[in-house]
Amino acid sequence: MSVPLYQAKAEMFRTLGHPVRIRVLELLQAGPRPVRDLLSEIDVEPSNLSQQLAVLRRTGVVVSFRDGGLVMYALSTPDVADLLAAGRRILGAVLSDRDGLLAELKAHSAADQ
Amino acid sequence: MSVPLYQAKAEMFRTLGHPVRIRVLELLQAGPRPVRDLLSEIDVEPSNLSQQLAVLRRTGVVVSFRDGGLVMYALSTPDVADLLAAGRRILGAVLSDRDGLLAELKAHSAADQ
DNA sequence: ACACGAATTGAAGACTTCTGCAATTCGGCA
DNA sequence: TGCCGAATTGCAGAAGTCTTCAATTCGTGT
Repeated sequence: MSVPLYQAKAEMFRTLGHPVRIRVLELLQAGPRPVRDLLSEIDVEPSNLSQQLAVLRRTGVVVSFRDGGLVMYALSTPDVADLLAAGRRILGAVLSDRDGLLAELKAHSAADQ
Repeated sequence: MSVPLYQAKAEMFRTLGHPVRIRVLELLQAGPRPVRDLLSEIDVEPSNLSQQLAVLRRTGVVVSFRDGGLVMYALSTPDVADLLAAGRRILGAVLSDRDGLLAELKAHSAADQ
């Protein structure tokens, strides 16, 4: 297995390694959404959100298109949901006897899908 | 869902966002291995590998223990394998009509499990 | 053509991560 | 006890990421 392939994999995971970007992906699991909506739910500067969306676009995990006066974003593949779900499971396993984040993870896991 | 939980999720993914760390996790999927072995397979300075192992330990995705004269590392939960598999699938989907990395991904996917 | 809101881009400073070197710790064994 | 290899730690410079500001693009509607 070549070094470039490992770098591609690493880049893929690094793309998810930011709270705003995780949040965007979770919101997009429910279907395409305009930037407008993401902005109203995420509490971040518009320019910052745009930067994070650009990171997600560059790696190819989301795509964007225009619909009327709004720009829409969508997951490029539903496989992203599996990745997020696997991340949740590991977080649960890892936190299971550590700090108070676990209770919260459990309490919200259904709503956060 | 609280901000700290998003940060924990992001941290989890960021932990995987490095070629050496990805490589270590893939090697550990086959079972516990001593640092010695990892070093012989990864081509990185010993101190650098130690730093990356420390990152993985801090997040809790791997654990370490001593066995005779060697330090062993192992996955803390088999769920990590799911995460890597999901990453591979997304990479395949994302690269499917881009550059030459796709062919390589396919050619090696069985051996790289 | 013009003005407006929506979204993106560019750039700078603060901050974090990465890498390699030298020094250190730690256990096992003569 | 003293030595040896295995692994880790501390550190400093280089490289990369994050955030915010101001400026810009782009389409829509008048």
